[in-house]
Amino acid sequence: MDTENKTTAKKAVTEDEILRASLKLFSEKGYFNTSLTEIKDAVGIKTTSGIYQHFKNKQAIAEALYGNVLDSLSISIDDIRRRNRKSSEQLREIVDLLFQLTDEAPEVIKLLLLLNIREVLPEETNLVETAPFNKIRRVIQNGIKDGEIRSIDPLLAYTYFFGIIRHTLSLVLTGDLTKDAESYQSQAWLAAWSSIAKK
Amino acid sequence: MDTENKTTAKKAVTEDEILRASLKLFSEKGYFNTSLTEIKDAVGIKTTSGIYQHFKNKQAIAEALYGNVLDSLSISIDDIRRRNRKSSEQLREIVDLLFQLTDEAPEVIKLLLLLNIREVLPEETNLVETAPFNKIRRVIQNGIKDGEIRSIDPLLAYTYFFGIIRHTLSLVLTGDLTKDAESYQSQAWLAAWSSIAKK
DNA sequence: GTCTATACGCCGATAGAC
DNA sequence: GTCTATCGGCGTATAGAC
Repeated sequence: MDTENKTTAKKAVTEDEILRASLKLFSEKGYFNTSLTEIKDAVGIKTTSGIYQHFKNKQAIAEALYGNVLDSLSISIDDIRRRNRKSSEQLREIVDLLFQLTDEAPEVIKLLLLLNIREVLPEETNLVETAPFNKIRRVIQNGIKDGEIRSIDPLLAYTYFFGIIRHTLSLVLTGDLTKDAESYQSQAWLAAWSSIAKK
Repeated sequence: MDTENKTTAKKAVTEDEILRASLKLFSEKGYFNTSLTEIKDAVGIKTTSGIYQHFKNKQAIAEALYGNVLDSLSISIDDIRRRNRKSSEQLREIVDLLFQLTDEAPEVIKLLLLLNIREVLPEETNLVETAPFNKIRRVIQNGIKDGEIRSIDPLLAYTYFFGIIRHTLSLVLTGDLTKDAESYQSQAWLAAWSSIAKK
């Protein structure tokens, strides 16, 4: 409405443009192979100094991107858990989501799976302590309690299940698997679920 | 014996020292977070220019390291295939080797699993085209022919089997799984093998 | 209150002195 | 064959233009 709101809105847009351009560049060439000069050119700012208006430094851009991915994943998982009762259905929909994103927004999944986050953000907490992971762990724990998943350490069930899913998506993203993610989805789901399901 | 041999020997030793120090630093802090200055200090050379006597540039160090790992892996797999007939035994020994290396030489496995090779060496061929991978694919193909492994695309069998193995080792190396690799080996083997074995 | 101009220190890399 | 000097480019920081 007033000047302050307009300014805030403008700033948010530029911030978003920087994030968009960075996500694209980071997922294409990697964090360390992307310079602030390239980001600035992609956004259409004159000098790299303009970026510091919106982000403390280059790391802060990666932090924001990674945080956004984890957040939106966390929200999607909440939604999935709300709409489905059985653990098998919940895991199945989480897999659906990851395969769909791999085809429709590969940059996001590249950031999540291929970027070695510890190298970029040495301070970042372990994956096991993030919100989306804890939610998945709860899904698995419920599956064990309900007798759908065999009685093993939930962390190991997570390791096996998402080992198969992750590896499939990684090989799609690197081009080692040549078709689109969707082509491999049903088989990968079956293999992953079988590795933890009560037979 | 003569001066030339002495010089060659001396040079080879220094090359090895550079590789050793680089492997340690790369696996601890990552390739891009390691400067030639740190490598030079670790080796005990006076200036970074000395490194260029042995390697064309920083990338060449990573290439040599990566190539060495793939080569020694390839040789080990040859040996394993010679000593075992059944695919299940061969895969079982390959898994043994990887878990053992994770505990005894984690830097090597970190380089293999955690380093995003495409970011460091954009020219590097896909994993699927490397020698050790092709040998593993042959092991799997034989397992299908012999009826030990169910009839699926060998590349998918590889994806599922090593998805579980890789994820287990990755989580050990990042500290998400807190015990040593050996503790998880027999369970991980069973889960991985079950995902591709003929039931 | 945004963007610009400019400078600093570190990096990887090169050329040449001895 | 090793070290000195030096290069351009990077991420970063700040002071000032509008």
